[in-house]
Amino acid sequence: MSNIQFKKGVLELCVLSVLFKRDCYGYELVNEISKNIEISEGTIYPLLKRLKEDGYFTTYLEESQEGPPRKYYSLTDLGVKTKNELEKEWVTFVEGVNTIIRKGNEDDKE
Amino acid sequence: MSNIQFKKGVLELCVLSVLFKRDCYGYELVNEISKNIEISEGTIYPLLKRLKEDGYFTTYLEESQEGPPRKYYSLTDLGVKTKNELEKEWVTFVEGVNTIIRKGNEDDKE
DNA sequence: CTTACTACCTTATTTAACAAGGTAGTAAGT
DNA sequence: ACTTACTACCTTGTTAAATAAGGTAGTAAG
Repeated sequence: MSNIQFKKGVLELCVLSVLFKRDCYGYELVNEISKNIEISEGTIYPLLKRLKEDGYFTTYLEESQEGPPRKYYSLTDLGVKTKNELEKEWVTFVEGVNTIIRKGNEDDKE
Repeated sequence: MSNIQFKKGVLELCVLSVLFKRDCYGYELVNEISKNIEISEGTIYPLLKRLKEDGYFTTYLEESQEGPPRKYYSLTDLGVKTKNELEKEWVTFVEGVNTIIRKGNEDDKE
């Protein structure tokens, strides 16, 4: 039950993790996350919309001297809680996959 | 480019990894992989079909005393090569995600 | 007044994973 | 002989994440 979506839902955790450190605007999130894994704007904006609808963060606008106003995202308590849960599930999932990869299952009895 | 499919394509790596250790039949693969991550038959059989079409393994039938004949899957050279590549990409991907989670990106001057 | 960059967003497509079904073999109970 | 249970195979239709490819609009420099 836990991680049906997990194999594809890792970006959700990434977004929540970056926002846990500091508020960011969408375009900034794309650039931050892109440093470590590949994503595109077309992926992030729909995701942000979805996560906001789910109540994981609030938003506010701020002027910019370099372009149009920026829409900042700020985690709610629910967002923080969800981030922590997802993080645990991620660790469990990675361990599961790594176990399969490493030992290819040599019958741990049970 | 490398791992567009990766977030969802981890099962492919899992199947190849188990088969790297020994030949298995489909139902057996479901049970083996299920020990560590959640999957269902409805996921595995179409995946096996796809991977066979891609030339990652050959198949052969064997009688069973406990039920209908078993269809065993056996990795080809291409399958082994692909398994190794996917494994490397998986490690890179996990490191990328973990970096995002842990430091939330505190400007490593790239 | 065009190019380049920042920054927002949407629509349509692809496809992995899944639920829910079906078929058929063996084996044991009634 | 008939049903149940388990093994073992498979397919169809649905869901939803990620993506590509577009569009809008602000700033700023040539």
